Amino acid sequence: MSDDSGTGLPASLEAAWGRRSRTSPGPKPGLTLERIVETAVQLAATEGMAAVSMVRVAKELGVSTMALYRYVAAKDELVELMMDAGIGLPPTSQGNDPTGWRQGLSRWAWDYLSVLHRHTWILQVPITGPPITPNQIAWLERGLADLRDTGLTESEKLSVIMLLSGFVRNWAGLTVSTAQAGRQRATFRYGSTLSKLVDEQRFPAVSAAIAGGAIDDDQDDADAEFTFGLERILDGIHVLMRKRLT
Amino acid sequence: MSDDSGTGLPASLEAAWGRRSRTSPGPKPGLTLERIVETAVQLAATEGMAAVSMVRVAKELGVSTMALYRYVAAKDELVELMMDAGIGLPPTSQGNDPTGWRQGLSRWAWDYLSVLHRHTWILQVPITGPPITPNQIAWLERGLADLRDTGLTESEKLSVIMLLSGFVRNWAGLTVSTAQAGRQRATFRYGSTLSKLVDEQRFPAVSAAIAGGAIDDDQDDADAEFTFGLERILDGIHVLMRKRLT
DNA sequence: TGTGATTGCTTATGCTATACACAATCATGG
DNA sequence: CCATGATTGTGTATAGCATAAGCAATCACA
Repeated sequence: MSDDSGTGLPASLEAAWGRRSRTSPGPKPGLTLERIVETAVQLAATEGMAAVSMVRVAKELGVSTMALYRYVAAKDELVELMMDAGIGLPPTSQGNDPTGWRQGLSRWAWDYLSVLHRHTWILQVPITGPPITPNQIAWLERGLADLRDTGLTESEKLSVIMLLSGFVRNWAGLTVSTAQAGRQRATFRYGSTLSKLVDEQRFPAVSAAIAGGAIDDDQDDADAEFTFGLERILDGIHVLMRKRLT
Repeated sequence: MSDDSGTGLPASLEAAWGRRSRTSPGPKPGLTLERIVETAVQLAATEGMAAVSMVRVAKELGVSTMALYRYVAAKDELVELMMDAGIGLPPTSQGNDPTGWRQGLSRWAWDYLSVLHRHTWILQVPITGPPITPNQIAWLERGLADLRDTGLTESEKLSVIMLLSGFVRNWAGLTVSTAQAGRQRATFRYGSTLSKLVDEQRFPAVSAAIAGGAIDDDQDDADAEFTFGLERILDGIHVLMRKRLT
């Protein structure tokens, strides 16, 4: 379980990249990283991230807790692998290939959002670094590919994808956590709560927003709000590309 | 410690809004919420969020652990109050009042970034809901105020601020965690690590980005990257406003 | 004056991650 | 063919965590 194949990455992560195929002495492993991760993901999906403890995952596998540490150096690594599995490979544009970067990125964003909504537990995992696992890189690949013919610099392309992915994750996190908070305490309604706290004198702009119905309790127009942010970002990118072309 | 003044919020949060001034029997409280939060923030600042446990905070205050629970119903509430204290009031534009929404929002973003860089522990706290504490609302107020004369709907203004705050937080989180990861294992360099893992065949666009120097190991141009994302967003908002005006 | 609410404390419960030592396994070097 | 040493799974142990429950001291108000 030493971590050197030149990458400086933990062994479990290198395994995820398929770079560990050693034949070694000792008993045959009864588990596989894949099976462990799969079980943990299943658990997170059904009972939430809070239920994912090493003890619990091991119990689910019918194995002692410490057995897991033969495959993973720390829980953080397992979580990282869970993330990668949860995100999965980006869907390939099926048939009707989107033409143009804008359609491509828009599709990318909606696909990503869809994944986060399907696996909301992913949003409970704090981001601890730049994308480094295979599936995350695959998503990055698809996003960068959409920008292939745009004339942006490589650095700009990367920044664009980071900007977009940050937006999607952020927005998904906010809506999901708000929805969960609402379910938890039936009485909590953001808009009406805020209106009770906010003083017209001290917070005139926020008061105006409340009065204008901007802070709504129900979330029927959630998709519309997502679209709004997405279109703003795409517009901003469009402006840059026009500047670049002239 | 019952939670009803009509808002449905925990008592400690209502206290933060200054809505609890009861005179009650029983011994005078030896602590104050403020002092507890202050101590916890100090601890987070010097030793990181991981060091903030109820046991530790109590020890720091020279008090039994359970004493804290007379002021806070759960650790989550303390954390929420810590966040509010850490974010603080937004700096008031001093003297040279920014003219125009664009300058205003740009300033807002840089100010917010500055706060997050000063209190990086804030980035370790997952967002659990929409902004509800006084200082968070104050930041929202300042942002909305900058959009006062733009002709956007209230709902759009709010979306804009959410978009912007999400971007800043996201970007700060990524850079800080990357920097910390780099400090942790001296050998870890994102760019070179990625180049070892990424296969030209399978990930051509990512390979091109690496080859193009987009994924750089050092972070000298961090500010430039932040500016890039910020300008893209502001451009996008500008486009919307032009559409709205015509 | 005394009643009941409130504070802070002690103690206890059931979790968590993970360090360590050990027995069983098995590919490989002699 | 056999011994060596690496590797696996296990049981046990430690140090930490949030927080529930009960108890003694305090003090505003009826």
